[in-house]
Formats: sequence, structure tokens, C-alpha cells
Amino acid sequence: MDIKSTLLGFLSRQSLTGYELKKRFAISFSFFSGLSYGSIYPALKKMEKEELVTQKLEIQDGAPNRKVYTITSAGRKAFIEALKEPFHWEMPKNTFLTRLFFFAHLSPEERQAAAREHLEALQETQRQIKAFRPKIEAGADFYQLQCYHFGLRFYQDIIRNVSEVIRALEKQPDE
Amino acid sequence: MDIKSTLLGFLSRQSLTGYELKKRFAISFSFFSGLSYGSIYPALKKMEKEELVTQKLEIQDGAPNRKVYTITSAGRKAFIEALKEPFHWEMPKNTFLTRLFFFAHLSPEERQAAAREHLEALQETQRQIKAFRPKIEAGADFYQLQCYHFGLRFYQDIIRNVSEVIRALEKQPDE
DNA sequence: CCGGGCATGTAATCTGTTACATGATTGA
DNA sequence: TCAATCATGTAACAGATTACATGCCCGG
Repeated sequence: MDIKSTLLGFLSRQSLTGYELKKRFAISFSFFSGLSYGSIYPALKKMEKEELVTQKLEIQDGAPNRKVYTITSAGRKAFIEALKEPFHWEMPKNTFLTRLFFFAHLSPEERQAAAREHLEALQETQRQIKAFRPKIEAGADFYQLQCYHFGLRFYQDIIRNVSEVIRALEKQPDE
Repeated sequence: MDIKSTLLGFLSRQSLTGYELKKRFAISFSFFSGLSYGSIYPALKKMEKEELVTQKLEIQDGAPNRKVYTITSAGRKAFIEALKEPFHWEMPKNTFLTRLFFFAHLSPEERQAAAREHLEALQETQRQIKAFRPKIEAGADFYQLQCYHFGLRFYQDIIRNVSEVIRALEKQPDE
């Protein structure tokens, strides 16, 4: 699923502006990916041209004008199609793994430091995910909750995995 | 760690051609990422200009000429620096998660099918990783083996995680 | 008075893939 | 004879990020 389909997904619940879409995205997928305005606004423009969404300018006073996007029936159809498409598994590019691969070039202390640093970064992310819980539980349906729990378990697993590497590094009889 | 550093990593063991570098990469990181000639050759050219590597043309008969790249001391230094750099944790972009998030738009059967399809793709990848074992054990040092085991556990964990989602979908009292 | 939230957008840049172009050798 | 392996490279495209540009309102 590309950006477009994801935006359509959010729009199929309610009409939103580009600004609001970014927020939804941040809340729902914060721990997996982000989305910048630089990709949202052009995508919306394109989708308007393709008649997957319609746009309505709302003039506000005391606040900047907003462009509210509404999904069309063609948009709904495209979204459902995208959901059903067979998907290709994308390999995550794991920067830790690349480093670990070349750990022989570091001293035992540097190895320990690098691995621990990584572990702490993961734990910090995990804390953030947990802090997000109330926000997510507020508006999520059954599947969106599954999504959240999937994310939690995912980080739990990687943390365990990295911990195991650290343990192995400790046991390793230095060089 | 970017491509350049990774290439330097391989070159710090022995001099290699672009063609060989791709192979190394494929064996070592096949299950995490690939690298195409379209990025390797330009990267090598750039690194030559930056004097991180030197190049030597080897004329062969009966086979195409090859350009063997050798790391320089500046290259070694740059590589070690890159290894030590503090790293930012990159979120994996999980396409399954994005779909799961919008599963309410599919029928119970379609949900089951999508989830199982994903599970099977993961299991297939896992099989491939396991099949790679002898090739990796042949030339890997302690850390590179750790890397391999990390990969195995990683897939094992995701498979368990997705299985749990499937179980939850089954228990879910349809709509 | 300053930072943050609201709100939209563009341009430059980066990083990488895919497809194309070339061409000899070897083994089934 | 057909596919695979060896071997290098470019050009077009894709997908996204970052930084920039603009500007008002509100709360501390």
C-alpha cells in the first residue's frame, strides 16, 4: 500500500485536510513510519486530478483557510482494490544488523557500547508506543487495536533479540 | 550505515570488483536488503574520486575486463568512523500493518486470506534464510554468525506475531 | 515578545530501483 | 541452441525528505 491508498483509507471514514491527515498518520503509525507535508499535499493534488477525491475550500477567519478533501466513489473503489492486492514482503533495512556484521573492526568496549545504544533506542521507542495507548484506544476499531498490539509485540521481540546479541557479545572470550 | 560504508566494510577484508561486491551483499544480507548495480557502480566511482578506494583494471582474455577496487587508508578510517557513529533507529515500513489497520473494509474471508498470504510469504522467506546457512557459515566470523542468527530470530518472531493476529481474527465474532 | 499551533505549498535534494545497452564464454 | 555467468555501466524514473516561504492567532 502506497501513500495514496493510505490517505484514501483515512478519508473513507471522514473528510479531512492535508494537515489533519498528517496528524492521523502520526497517531496511528507513529512507531512505524512518518509522512511529511512534502508528500501529502502533492499526493492529494494528484488524487484530485484522478478524481479519487474532491476538494472544498473552507474560508475561516482568524485562522488560515483549509482545503477539505472528500473521497469519491471511484476513490473508495480504488482503496478497496489496493487493500486486496497481493502484497510483496518488504525487507526491513536494519542498520543495526549492518553494523553487527562488521563488529570485528571495533574493540570489545565499542561493540558493547554500540549494541547497548541500539537497545536503549529501541526501549525508548517502546516507551513512546506505550504512552500512545490512550490516544489510540480512543478512536480505534478492533483491527486498529490489533495493529497497535502487533507494534508492541514487534518491539518487544526486537528488544529480546538485541539483548540476546549483547549476551553473546559478553560471553565471547574477547577476540 | 549507508551503501558506501557497507562497501568499504567488504573491501576492508579484500579487494573486490563491483560485480563481486554485489554477490557478497546478496549472500550476507539477502534477507534484509539487496543492492543493484545501479547503486554499486556509481558509489564506487564516487568513492574513487574521494580517494577512499583505488581502482585497477584487470584485463582478462576469454572474460570481460574487471575493475578491482582496493580500500585506501583514508577509506579504512572513514569506515571505522561510520561504524562508530551514533545511529538513528529507522522504523521498518510494514505494509502488512497498514493493511491490517484498514481491515474493517474487508470481509472476514478476505481478511483471513490477506493475513494468511502474508504469513506464507514470511515462512517462505524464512525457508530461504535457513537454506542459506551453509553458505554463510563458510565465510562468516563470530559477529557475522550473530547477524545470521539475529535474522533467523527476527523472522521467527514476526511469524509468531502475525500468527497471533490470525488467531485474533478467528476469535473475532464476525463484524 | 516568543514559541507553538494552525494551514498550505514548492524546490532542491537524496537514495535507490528498473530497464536498457553490450558482449564473450561455458555447460546442458 | 539456450540459459547462465561473467562484467560494466547509464538514463529514466520513483518515492520520499528537508528546507524554505508565508502568515495569523493565542497563551504564557
